[in-house]
Amino acid sequence: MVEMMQTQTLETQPPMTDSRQQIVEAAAQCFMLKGLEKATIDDIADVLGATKGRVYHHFRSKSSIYFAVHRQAMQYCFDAVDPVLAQTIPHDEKLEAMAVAHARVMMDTLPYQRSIRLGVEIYLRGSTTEAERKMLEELITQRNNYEELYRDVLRNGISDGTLSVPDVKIAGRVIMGALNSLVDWYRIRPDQTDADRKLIAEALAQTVVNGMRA
Amino acid sequence: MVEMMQTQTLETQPPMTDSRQQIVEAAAQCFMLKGLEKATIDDIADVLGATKGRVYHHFRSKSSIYFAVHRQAMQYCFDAVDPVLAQTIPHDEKLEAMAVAHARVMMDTLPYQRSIRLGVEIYLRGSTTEAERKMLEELITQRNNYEELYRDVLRNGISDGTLSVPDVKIAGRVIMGALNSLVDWYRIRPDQTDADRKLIAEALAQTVVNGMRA
DNA sequence: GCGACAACATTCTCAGTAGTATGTTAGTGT
DNA sequence: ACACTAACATACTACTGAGAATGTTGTCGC
Repeated sequence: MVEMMQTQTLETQPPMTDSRQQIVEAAAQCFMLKGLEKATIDDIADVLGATKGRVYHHFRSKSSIYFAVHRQAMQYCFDAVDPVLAQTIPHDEKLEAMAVAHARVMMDTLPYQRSIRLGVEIYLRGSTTEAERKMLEELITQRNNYEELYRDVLRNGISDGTLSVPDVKIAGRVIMGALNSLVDWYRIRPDQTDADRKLIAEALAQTVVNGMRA
Repeated sequence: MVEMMQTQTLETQPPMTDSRQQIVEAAAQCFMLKGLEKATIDDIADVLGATKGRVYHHFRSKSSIYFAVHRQAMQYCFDAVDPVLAQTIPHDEKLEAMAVAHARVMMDTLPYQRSIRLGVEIYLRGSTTEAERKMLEELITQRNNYEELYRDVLRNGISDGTLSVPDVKIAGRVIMGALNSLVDWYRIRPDQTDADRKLIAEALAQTVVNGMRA
């Protein structure tokens, strides 16, 4: 039994001022539109109607901006599922509710979520400095913690007979894989209402979780 | 009812000689290891114990190499599911068998499959030449054809009552998302036998398809 | 009203990389 | 033996982008 993972707000290194937040937001936009490598610092500055100087004043390097984006993306995920975790409902229902919440946050914070998909491996190889390695390791740990939340619910559900899967680890992968694939195929359309997103999220969650019910 | 999609071998543009094939193989390796952008032509040449000249003799540009890798990756997928499609078995079993085959090919041709995930969007933006646009469009069409194979089986299964999902399109996304996520988390280990891969493929396929059975 | 510092803008350097131009060599048909 | 070409290697160019160095402006304590 894993002890209650209280999702503390990620608060290492520099404080998130409004200026920094703006840059992170612009960066997420750029990363999504042009890709991690092709998006330049100048691009990010352009979005803000500023120049390189402003960006480099707040961030040491391009990679540190990416890490900030990644961190924010993870935070959004944690914040979305936290209220669901607090509920006391059957584990199969909880799993589905978590899946819905995750799917929703994928759509609602698309630029961030797309950015993190682009860059994880890129920085896994070319992490030069020690600081970068540290950052990456922390983010990977956070991601693992997040996925562990789902595996926990799975194990609990199996224990009390509401859930059933061939392999918990693989079931976790299936959930994450299916839900995260949203960032690949979901496109924001102007004529799309909040209700539309809800439908997508629920259909996705149902399709995934149905197969895991006992 | 979609007419029988006879997966013709992709045979536009230049013939796949042995020399070209070697370069494509080396490129897939490099793309997986260093990422699409960071992998240089020199890197690819190094793997072959050669120089840029050899590569540029056979391929006009870096992007054309990527397209060749992508094309090959798709071909592997088609070749893997084709025999399953030919079988006459219940549609739920067929869907699971297809999923197993797809999962297997993901593991068996990992460098290729990772490469294609990396680059689709990258070349969606920066496609300068008309030839590139054409290539991309063809590959995207092929990918859609491939996914349509799964949706077809889903629809057939729903018709005869062996399968049931809230939404065929989304169910297709779930299948692809869950199976393709293999390229993110599957790592080749030396002590891993063919049987191990089989187990992974079957567990994955079961977990995904179980939820779609009527 | 002045020094000090934060928040930028501007300009420059330097490394890396796609693609090109120009050899070089081994084969092949005649 | 000769012309021609495929299959490379080598040397070079042109460009791009990250990050640093330096300059400018506001603002706040005192």
